[in-house]
Amino acid sequence: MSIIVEFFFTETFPFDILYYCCDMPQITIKELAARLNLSISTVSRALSDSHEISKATRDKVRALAQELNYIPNLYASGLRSQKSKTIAVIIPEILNNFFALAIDGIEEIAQQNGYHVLIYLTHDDHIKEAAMVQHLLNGRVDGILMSVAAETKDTSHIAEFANMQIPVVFFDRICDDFKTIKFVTDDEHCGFIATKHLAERGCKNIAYLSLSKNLSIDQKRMDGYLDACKNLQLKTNIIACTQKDIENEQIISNLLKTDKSIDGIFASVEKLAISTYEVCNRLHINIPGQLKIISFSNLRIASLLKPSLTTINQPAFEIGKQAAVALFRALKNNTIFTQSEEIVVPSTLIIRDSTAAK
Amino acid sequence: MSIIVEFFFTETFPFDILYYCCDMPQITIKELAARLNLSISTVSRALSDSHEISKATRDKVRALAQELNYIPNLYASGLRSQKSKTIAVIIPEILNNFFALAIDGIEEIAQQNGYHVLIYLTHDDHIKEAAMVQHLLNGRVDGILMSVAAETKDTSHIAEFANMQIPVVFFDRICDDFKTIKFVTDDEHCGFIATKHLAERGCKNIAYLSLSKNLSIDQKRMDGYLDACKNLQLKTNIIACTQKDIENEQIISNLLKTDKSIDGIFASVEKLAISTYEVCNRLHINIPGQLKIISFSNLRIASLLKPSLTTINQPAFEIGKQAAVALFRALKNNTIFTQSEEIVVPSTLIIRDSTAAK
DNA sequence: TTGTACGCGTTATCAG
DNA sequence: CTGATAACGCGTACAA
Repeated sequence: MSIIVEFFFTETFPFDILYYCCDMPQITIKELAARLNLSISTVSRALSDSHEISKATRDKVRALAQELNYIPNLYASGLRSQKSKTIAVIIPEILNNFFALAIDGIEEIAQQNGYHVLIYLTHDDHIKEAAMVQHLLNGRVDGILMSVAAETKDTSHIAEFANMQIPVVFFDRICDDFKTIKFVTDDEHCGFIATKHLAERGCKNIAYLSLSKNLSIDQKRMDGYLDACKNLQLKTNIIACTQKDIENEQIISNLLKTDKSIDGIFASVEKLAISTYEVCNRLHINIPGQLKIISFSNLRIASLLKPSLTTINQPAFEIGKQAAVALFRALKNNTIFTQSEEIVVPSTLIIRDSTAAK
Repeated sequence: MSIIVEFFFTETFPFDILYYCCDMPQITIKELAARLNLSISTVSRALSDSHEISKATRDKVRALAQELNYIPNLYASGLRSQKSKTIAVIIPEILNNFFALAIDGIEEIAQQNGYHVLIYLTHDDHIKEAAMVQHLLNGRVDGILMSVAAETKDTSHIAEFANMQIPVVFFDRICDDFKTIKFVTDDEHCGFIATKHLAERGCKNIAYLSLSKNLSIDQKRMDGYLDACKNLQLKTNIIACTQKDIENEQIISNLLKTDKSIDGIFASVEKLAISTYEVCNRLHINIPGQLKIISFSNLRIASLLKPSLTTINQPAFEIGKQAAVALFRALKNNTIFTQSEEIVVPSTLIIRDSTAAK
């Protein structure tokens, strides 16, 4: 179906290709210098706003650059200055409102700073993550924003960034071993609040759906859950889920079929709440009548679900934005972070029908 | 709150910073050559699998490269070979399941090909889009995947890519003027089907919620709608919406309050369906009793809404993937696309409760 | 099969 | 204030 014209291997060149072939020469600093009868270095300095250039030549150069649509070659300047005007964002997945929102925030700040954004999706695979990190160790990027993969336990690959003087900022799924600035929400506190909320609405047997024991956020949310259960003298029930929706539905289905006394579900991440909804639909379990559900989530349409879902709403856009701001501050000062520091941006409990009292 | 250690401005250097300062030298081809008593070019050739190198030295070089964790400097090779191993994805927004899915597909293919992915979000702003495109005209990327902004009417900025010999693939929101390969779904046909479905479920007065007249997909979906209305002898009612949710809710609210005879809504994009749900909740309009709704959408949880939403489900992941595959084929062959070609990946109608017959 | 030498477009260090 | 010149790391025509 698709038509690809192969320049080098076809015999006949269509007419319009000939047009494209005589493409305009890239406008370089050299070209500008030639046209203005100036030296290359003068032009370079004029464009980089050097103080040691007369206003007259400066304006002349900039005018021509503008006119000819000069764009500096990032590879040349990157090679020379060891700066790439590019940052990398490494995240587990993009089909997740939290990360989509975070990227939105990050991209906005990057644009303001004239930076480019590279995206890498680990799909929670430690091997992939390590490989991606490897490829960024060579001056490819000036800085990194990262949310570690659920699988990642050994974080030695990340430590290399410090050696390479590349600043790293973690957000959401952080890595305790690596000393840097980290942006998170108040996971433990919210874990506590969520559990307490379920209890207040009458739940006696609350199950916590966990995504991965390696995950910083999961651990903290779980700690909050455990703490609340202890306080309220409720029994605890931690269910280990996986990365696969189908498996999770099986796990949740088994759980609810086996233990009929479970009257509350605390989903550590959005997709587990959704799987729970699916299972309840299938098993004809009434929410919130028989089972109440609460979840960490950034679902825009939580209020439109049947029933509307009570959520702990994370400030994802804000976290992305702030993490990016911190990174650019470091880049501007030519520094890396050498101290662990957690910035906590609080989440909000939004009570809806999935936890309504009977 | 945040602690940034500034290398150049602080008086005291913590001990661990000193450690970081004496950072290891970047491992370059030169370094490998020195250690192996070989010339730089030999090493270069060995690493690029040249035929004119003995297996012995080839293996020796690769072994050391592996051991020292050599990673080629992309800026140097990019400068030299005018190839960047990087593609750009330009899309209107990321808070949209269609684009998130598409990126997922694109990233997968890019990874398989050893390419990096730059993300640019236009937020449907023509000025921003043109600026981004400008910055990509200088060999920054080897190829481009693009979904044009709703605002974009004048597409001259895009034409420059052809001059620069950079292959471009459009997906979803395409640009008719520019000759290249384009991946879309069967928008017009689905527009027809969706309208017909509403009519079959008893709707007599169907309003079409349009996002932008400039948008290729919107035009086609609308054409399908108009065609179906004509066929079925229904009156037409096209409502121009905007990029802002709040404004859209106002528009829809006014519409439903003013014209009580409207019994069907065809939302051209997901977010307009969601706004309609919000408005119906507020105005206590029963779906599907008083109003039936259908929408183009990639919402994973359409089935969990109250009521579940009838959708035209686009193969977003597949479109992203195929578009990327086509781009890499062009890159591999060192070609650009010079013919317009539309590849249609069909969507699926999924009937749910929001269009149930009374 | 291997080595030498040059250049990609910039920036930075010298002189003038 | 401006100009020549050397690097940055790599690829490749040419020579050996």
